Amino acid sequence: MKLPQSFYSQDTLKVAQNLLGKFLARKIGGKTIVGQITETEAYCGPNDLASHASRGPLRSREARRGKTPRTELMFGQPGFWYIYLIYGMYYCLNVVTEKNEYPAAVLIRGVKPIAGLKPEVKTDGPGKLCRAFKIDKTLNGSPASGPKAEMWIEDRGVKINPSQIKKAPRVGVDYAGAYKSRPWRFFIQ
DNA sequence: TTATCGATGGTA
DNA sequence: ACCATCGATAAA
Repeated sequence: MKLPQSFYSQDTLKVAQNLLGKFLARKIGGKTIVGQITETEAYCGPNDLASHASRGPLRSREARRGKTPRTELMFGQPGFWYIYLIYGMYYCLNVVTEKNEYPAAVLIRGVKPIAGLKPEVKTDGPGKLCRAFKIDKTLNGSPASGPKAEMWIEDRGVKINPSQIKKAPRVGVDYAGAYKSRPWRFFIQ
């Protein structure tokens, strides 16, 4: 079943772990691409210095909160896709979590190819996964649940034992001070 | 095997 | 100037 919006309105660390083993599905051009989620990262609220929603002193009060044109989706309703361009050439896929006005999201870093992909296509990194699923900013802000979602996440009944979930610091956030070593990256196998 | 580095463009 | 990345290349 397609995960409902209520799934995403929980604590971000919980959502990030509960997404492991679920299935990312994208309908495009009459076919559906599917991958099983193997790796996620949690970005938790306005105080998380690794998050786009936390930025240094900026001019406007809104910007000081981290709310900018790019990041405002993170401050919105849970269960919507937040997609941004990184390093000028790759996209990263996140799903917004928790409450409206509370900036938090889960970055989907890797999936295992299940359907609609050639076997040689790599999906084991946030940029590679977006390339394989043809994800770009046209999906930014679109819903991850509901009947009109073009991309969503399904529960197919796979249970992940909590002891199988590995934790590690998040990738590429050395600038994040005390938050750089938080074990908010989750993966299986 | 690990380490380093360039590509590339939006963001602030 | 800085990056929530990747792939090529070099060193070991």
